[in-house]
Amino acid sequence: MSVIQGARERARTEVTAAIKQEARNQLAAEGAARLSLRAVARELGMVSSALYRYFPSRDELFTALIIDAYDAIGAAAEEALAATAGEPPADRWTAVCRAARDWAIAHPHEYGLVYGSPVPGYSAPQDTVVPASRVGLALVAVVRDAQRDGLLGPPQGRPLAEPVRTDAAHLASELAPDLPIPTIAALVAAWAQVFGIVSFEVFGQFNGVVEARGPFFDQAAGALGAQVGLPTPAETPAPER
Amino acid sequence: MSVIQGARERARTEVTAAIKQEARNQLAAEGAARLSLRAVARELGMVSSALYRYFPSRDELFTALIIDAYDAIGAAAEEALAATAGEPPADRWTAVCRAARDWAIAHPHEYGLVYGSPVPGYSAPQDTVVPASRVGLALVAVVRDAQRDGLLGPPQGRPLAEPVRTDAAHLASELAPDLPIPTIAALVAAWAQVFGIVSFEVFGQFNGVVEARGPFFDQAAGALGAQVGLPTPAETPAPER
DNA sequence: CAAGAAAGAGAGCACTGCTCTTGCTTTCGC
DNA sequence: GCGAAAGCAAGAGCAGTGCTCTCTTTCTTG
Repeated sequence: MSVIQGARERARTEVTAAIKQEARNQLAAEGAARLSLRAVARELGMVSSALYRYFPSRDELFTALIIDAYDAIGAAAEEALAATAGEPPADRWTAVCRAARDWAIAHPHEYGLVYGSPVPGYSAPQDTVVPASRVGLALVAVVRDAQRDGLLGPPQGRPLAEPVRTDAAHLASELAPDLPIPTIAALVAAWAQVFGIVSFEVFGQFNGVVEARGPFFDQAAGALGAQVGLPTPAETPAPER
Repeated sequence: MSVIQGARERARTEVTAAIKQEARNQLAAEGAARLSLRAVARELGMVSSALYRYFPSRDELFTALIIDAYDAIGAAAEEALAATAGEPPADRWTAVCRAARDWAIAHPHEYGLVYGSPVPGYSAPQDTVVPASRVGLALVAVVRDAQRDGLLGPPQGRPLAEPVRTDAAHLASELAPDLPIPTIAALVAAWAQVFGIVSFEVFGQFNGVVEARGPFFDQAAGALGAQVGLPTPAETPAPER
């Protein structure tokens, strides 16, 4: 990837970015279903057919937006991870969860693009799997750091059923050989559960049910951290608060 | 609602049902985004404008499908609730969760309609709130029955933050005055978390991560039940009396 | 039985995603 | 430096969409 590039190539990346940005605007304003290539082109002062030089189809544009959204929410989580280095693991866990949730609240339609029902025919190609895992990996990092510092307890819950253990062992060997298998299983469950709460909040399922959504989320995220084995602040040997 | 009705009215309900059924077929085949009123009409041998006698707009058709989907998944949950009456609460909890999850796996696009990103502009009108709550109420019923039978323990987790307690108290007075406030809060969280796992499974987030999805789900659902305060089978006291 | 309501048919509008052809501009091999 | 090749934008056009309007047919009801 050369930093310097010809005028043509530079223009291309700029136009590509402009298209995506305008698409994001329309996404936020109208929702994914009403996002129109022609409207994007119109807003950019170009003709609709010209847009196909940059994205071969509407679904490809969506895919690009999906990857960007995964990267954005993943970056938010990683930022919280880095910003809390050295703090008690339970606090870090909550901070990472909270960062993902705050991003989702701020970008509901983009969030829906990635964690809602898959919109295009059935895309989600291979390009999305790495960005899609960033939030999960940030959560893993919190737990690994806790383990490294001797602050990780056993996860709550009953002993693992055999097939679950097999899956978790497979995962462990791939991304965290230093963590106990039951911890990995609990981590995956907690990962999905965090997004369950975020999705309910973003998609309106909590309307009329939960009003204090921030505190509710923090409470639930904290409980999930405890479930994974992170010591609650009270039992953390470190000072603080 | 009169049971007997004129031929015209009967035809109307039949055509309405046929339209929804064909729409569901297309939904399953092509996804919500590609569902076309004209294609539905074509398949039914009618002209597209005639369809507007039954649904004033595409979004209204969607709303009808959404309500039906909420009712279907709610009915599945309630059926599991009734079928397990008398069994240990933890088993009932898992059964209800599992029923909702199995329905979702069997009807992924309909599930996406209700628990994915809201598709139409921003509908989800008042008509949907009662059907939408059926699964949640089935979970509440499991816990209430456990409480009635003296089988409900305290929920796991830290003491409730004040705003969370306020919300939970409000909810309790509405739908389960006999349950402790912390239990209600844990219940709401567990409710959202169950759907987090279901959504991840249905929407493909577990691809390449979790393979044994049934056992994984049962394990996670069981853990959530324990979190709410349902005794795990081991600690269930023999049916007293 | 006749007046009224309800239902279907068809044409048409504005819009969509996408393709193809036509010119123009930038890049690159010689 | 120049001609060929590639990249780019524009315009017309196609098939399809949601939705409206008008007109005709069918059923319900006083």
